[in-house]
Amino acid sequence: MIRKPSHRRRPEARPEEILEAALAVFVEQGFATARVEDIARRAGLSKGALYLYFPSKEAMLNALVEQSAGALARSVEQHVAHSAAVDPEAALRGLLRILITAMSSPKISAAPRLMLTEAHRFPELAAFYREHVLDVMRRSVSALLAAAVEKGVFRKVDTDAFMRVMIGPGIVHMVLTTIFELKPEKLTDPGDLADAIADIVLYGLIPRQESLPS
Amino acid sequence: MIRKPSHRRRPEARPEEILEAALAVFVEQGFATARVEDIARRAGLSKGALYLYFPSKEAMLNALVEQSAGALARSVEQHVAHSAAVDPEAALRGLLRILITAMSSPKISAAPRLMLTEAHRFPELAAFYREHVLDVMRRSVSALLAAAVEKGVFRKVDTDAFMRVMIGPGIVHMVLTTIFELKPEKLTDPGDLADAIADIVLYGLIPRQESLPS
Amino acid sequence: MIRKPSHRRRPEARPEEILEAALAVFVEQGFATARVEDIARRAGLSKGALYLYFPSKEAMLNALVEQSAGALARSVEQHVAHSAAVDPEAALRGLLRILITAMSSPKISAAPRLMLTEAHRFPELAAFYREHVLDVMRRSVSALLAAAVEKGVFRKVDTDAFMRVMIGPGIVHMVLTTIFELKPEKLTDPGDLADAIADIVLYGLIPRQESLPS
Amino acid sequence: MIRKPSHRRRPEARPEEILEAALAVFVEQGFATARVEDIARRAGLSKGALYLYFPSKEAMLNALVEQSAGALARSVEQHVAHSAAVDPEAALRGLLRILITAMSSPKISAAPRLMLTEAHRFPELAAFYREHVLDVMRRSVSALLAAAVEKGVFRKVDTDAFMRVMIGPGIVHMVLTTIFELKPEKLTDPGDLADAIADIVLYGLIPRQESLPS
DNA sequence: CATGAATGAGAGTTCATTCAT
DNA sequence: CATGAATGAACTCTCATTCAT
Repeated sequence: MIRKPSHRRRPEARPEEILEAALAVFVEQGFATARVEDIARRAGLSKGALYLYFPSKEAMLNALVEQSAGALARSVEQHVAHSAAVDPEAALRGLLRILITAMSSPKISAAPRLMLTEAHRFPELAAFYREHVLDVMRRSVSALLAAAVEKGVFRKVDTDAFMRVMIGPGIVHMVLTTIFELKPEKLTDPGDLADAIADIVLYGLIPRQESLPS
Repeated sequence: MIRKPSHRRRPEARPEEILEAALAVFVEQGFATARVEDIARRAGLSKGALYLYFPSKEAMLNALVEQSAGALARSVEQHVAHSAAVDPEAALRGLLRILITAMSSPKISAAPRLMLTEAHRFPELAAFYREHVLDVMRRSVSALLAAAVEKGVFRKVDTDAFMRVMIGPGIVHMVLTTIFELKPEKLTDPGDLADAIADIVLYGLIPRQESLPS
Repeated sequence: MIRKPSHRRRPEARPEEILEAALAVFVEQGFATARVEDIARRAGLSKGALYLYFPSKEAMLNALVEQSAGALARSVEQHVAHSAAVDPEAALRGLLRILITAMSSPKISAAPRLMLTEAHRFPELAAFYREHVLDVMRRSVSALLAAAVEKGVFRKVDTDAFMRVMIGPGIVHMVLTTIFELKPEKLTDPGDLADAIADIVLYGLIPRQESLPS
Repeated sequence: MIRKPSHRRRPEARPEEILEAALAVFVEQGFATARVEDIARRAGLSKGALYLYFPSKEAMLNALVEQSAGALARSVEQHVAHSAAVDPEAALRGLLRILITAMSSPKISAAPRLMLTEAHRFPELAAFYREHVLDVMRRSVSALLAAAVEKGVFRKVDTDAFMRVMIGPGIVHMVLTTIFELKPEKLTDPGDLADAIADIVLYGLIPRQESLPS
């Protein structure tokens, strides 16, 4: 019946701050294990204050994903749209650079990582992510391939296989470096690593009988 | 939803039954969300009985990973050991088939999936997995590459990039199909998909000028 | 469900408005369940503003009861004082009319209803109510009976039994109609119902061997 | 992660014990204010153990009312069924004795008291109570009146008024004694009080001209 | 005077773990 | 070995109350 609170000022952009804190805590501990109080503390607020902005812990997760989803996908989409028709090879290199670089940044990869671990338990959220991120990605990658094939610059390969080859290295890179802390030996620069991957994908492992002119 | 298996098969193999049940429940619900009672029910035992075999929920997770980890890695290791020196190209194709096929099977991919979602919260377990699975895998993949390069069959590419290209498609395939239910359009057979991926990796996207296999 | 009365009538009569709102909310939800915010909204004020007028939620309850208590009791008191000596039978009829009518009005019966549900948890408030309402009522009813007996108009019956017979029907009427929504079948007019009750109380159920003159 | 419980035996009739405790606590504190832990302590159990028997606090309230409701109503029903046709006057006296006596017993009146305070917030529970208690009561009282009128022993009075006169004194008696601790002055024995009330109701306040029982 | 963001003490509920049987 | 009733710590969410503005 007796309370002795001590109050604080009130910045404007509280929701963003909270989501930022929530993302960090969710990624670190997993949604189920994360305590609302941890998020609050990290956001510099009291537990109860969070509920002025979000009706539940799950709502934070939803808002979080809805907010951060798409940023990466959109950048991929734009990149492909701008470069695929011009120079497919450069487009592919650029795409791999974008992906590997993003996956190398703990901050940017946080949301995808979260989806990786939580999607299964939140089917609606997974559906949202699939629609706004994966499908966008898939379309862009397909478009890149189609454009390149059209121009005769790439061989006509299977789209699903192609997507797995394009997306896979980034995911694995993230898993290895972020979760298992298995860093690359030489190519610690994401750009270099992306280039090395692009080199494999573009030219294959089998040596070419280079232009034997004479 | 309710199981009452009053039949008790193999009373000696209890631990395995329990771990099997635990794996299923953990993968389905995540470690934090999974209830010990669910595992017990699924194993046809009472809650308390589990504690006769494992001292804690976390111990089940450990036992689980320690048990299932390595099976896939060992099979990869053997495959590479047997075939890399003989025919690197076939070895690579086989490796991709093994991985994609494994990732296509919910049962086999269960343990890796579990690590994907839980590794971050259990550093010791992650270390174990890294040592017994990832490192084994990495060594095998490196060995394959080295052998092939040695023979002049593959170009000399960066090992880390190569590993990401080899492992990545399988992981992505698992994520897309299991978590997001995004199935491939045409190549629904894991073997075919693996071949299509191998084709890209081996020969690259850039068409070769010479008469070469598709 | 949402009120935004930016019009501020009678800024001086705030306390009354608040108490009115509080009474409504308390009666509807019960004291414990009622939220201060609901009262504020209903009073067209912010939550914090209430605390400019009342130091606590409980203080509102106290003020409320102290304010509304006695109105009914005083009217009963006056009625009896004016009519008991003149015409006890009419006085009793009038008393029942007052009570049944009051209990039929949700607004007037609100305070008594509130006491009915909350008295037990607020002993001091209950004491206040007993003193200012119940005792007044009891004295009036006793006085009516005494006057009537004195005049030889009523039989000399037990005071406590008499009070229970006089007050009881009103309470039951309120409980049945307000809480359980069990309305009377025929006598839906409070006055008529009061008369029917008075008829029973005055003349009893056993038929009289009517005026056997000659 | 660490627990050090200390366990107990397990009597058979736990649910009943819990409901008994819950009734006591609910009546004392009101449903909203009552703490589950208080119920648990009173039942000699831990908080969590209650949830082995009831899925929620509200479920306890429901079970409680469904269990205790009807006992009194059924006894009233039986009494009337057995005696109304034989001797309506005695039946009415008996009915009042049953009601006043029940209302005088804190244990028996607990459930009705609870409904009095909580019915408004739990409409479904109120409906259940109305159907299983109030309607039964109403039918019995009506039947008594009808039988007596039929035999020419009672005057034909309004049913609703009659019910309010019959039930009212008991309720008021309970409210006055239990909640406000206003005890009767002389007739402290419930039976005597009931008789005095019956006397008023049967013979009325207006003296009879003939030689009649006091 | 008034606002409403903020606090923080709980309350209901869950569940890993234990132990009497 | 097995059971499942019981424990109690921990968690999410609520809300009376306060105070900077």
